[in-house]
Amino acid sequence: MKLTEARQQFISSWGAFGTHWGINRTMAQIHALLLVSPDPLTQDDMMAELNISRGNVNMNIRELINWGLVERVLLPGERKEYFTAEKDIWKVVKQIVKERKKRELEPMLQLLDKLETVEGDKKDKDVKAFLDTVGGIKKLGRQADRTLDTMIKAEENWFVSNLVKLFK
Amino acid sequence: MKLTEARQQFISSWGAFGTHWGINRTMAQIHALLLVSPDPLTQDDMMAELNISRGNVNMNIRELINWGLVERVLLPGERKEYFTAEKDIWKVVKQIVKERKKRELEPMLQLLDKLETVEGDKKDKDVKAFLDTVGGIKKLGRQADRTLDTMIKAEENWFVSNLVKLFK
DNA sequence: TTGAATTTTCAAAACTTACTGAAAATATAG
DNA sequence: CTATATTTTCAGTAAGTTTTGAAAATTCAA
Repeated sequence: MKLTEARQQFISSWGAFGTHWGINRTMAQIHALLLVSPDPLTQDDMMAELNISRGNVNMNIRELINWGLVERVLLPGERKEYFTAEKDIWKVVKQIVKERKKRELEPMLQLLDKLETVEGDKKDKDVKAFLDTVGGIKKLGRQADRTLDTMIKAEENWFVSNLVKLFK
Repeated sequence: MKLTEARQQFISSWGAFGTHWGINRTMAQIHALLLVSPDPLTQDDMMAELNISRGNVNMNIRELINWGLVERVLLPGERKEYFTAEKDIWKVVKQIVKERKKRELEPMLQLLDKLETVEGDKKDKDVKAFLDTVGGIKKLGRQADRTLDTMIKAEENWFVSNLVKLFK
């Protein structure tokens, strides 16, 4: 397989993969393109490579920057802006975990705390089922929250070597 | 807060939460409803509680069954079918992990293996960047695959007590 | 069998999300 | 400044996804 074809397949699969994780296809493709590009790219480069409009590139790049996955790079003597992605996959994963934890897990735990204060007789089976479900999710959610905090601070080597042993 | 309101909030947030994870809103809501329902429900119950059509309930229930999260229950002497969800959250999480691993992670690893066979001079910086990215993702992906296998086999207590200690 | 109850299917409609492209805003070089 | 290059915005449109609802299929009691 030629590089051009392999790159295309990678970009397109990464896009499809993203859609299973609540990430829009184009944003994932731009990220993939930057991951396999040794040098920073301009918006025009991305428009050309992915066949998408300027507005589309612009909005998705901004979103990738918000996620902390892409950076603006200013090349000396160049008028245009360039963009580059973090290449260390372990750092990328940690960054995504950090953001999703903040955006999704933490608000969910807050909601569950509130829902646990529901009024009603704990002998009533509907109340009981509700509290059991909410309580169960909360317990696992808190555990995940703490575990992810530790992971975010960890080094890849630590993860790969220690965790593997534990899980054996 | 009254139970009715708390249940509604739970169901609606669970639906919103699902959409961030590539799961359709209604499917997540049906799942949430079944989680907080002590007894099995019929399709008509769900239509009434969630204000959705029969076809919609039917298709999403089938999908939840495919995911292994919901079961058909036949009550003796009843013509209608009833449905119930697994209530143990740890089991639910393991089941979801198992399915997503099979549906997403494994095919992705296969693709990466194929992409690594790309032709070309490894001194070429484009080839190198491509191989580095693909190799890096593969390494972490394989690690995740093994770790998740172990998790799927684990008991919740094991997870909660042992893993916490490790991560301290 | 028959027919009433129930479930399943799927084309069309409704809804949601993503994308385009041109205009407005901003930045920079001369 | 002024002119030009570049980036940003966003209303309108396109594309994609979900939902409806009624017809077809299935199930089952009598």
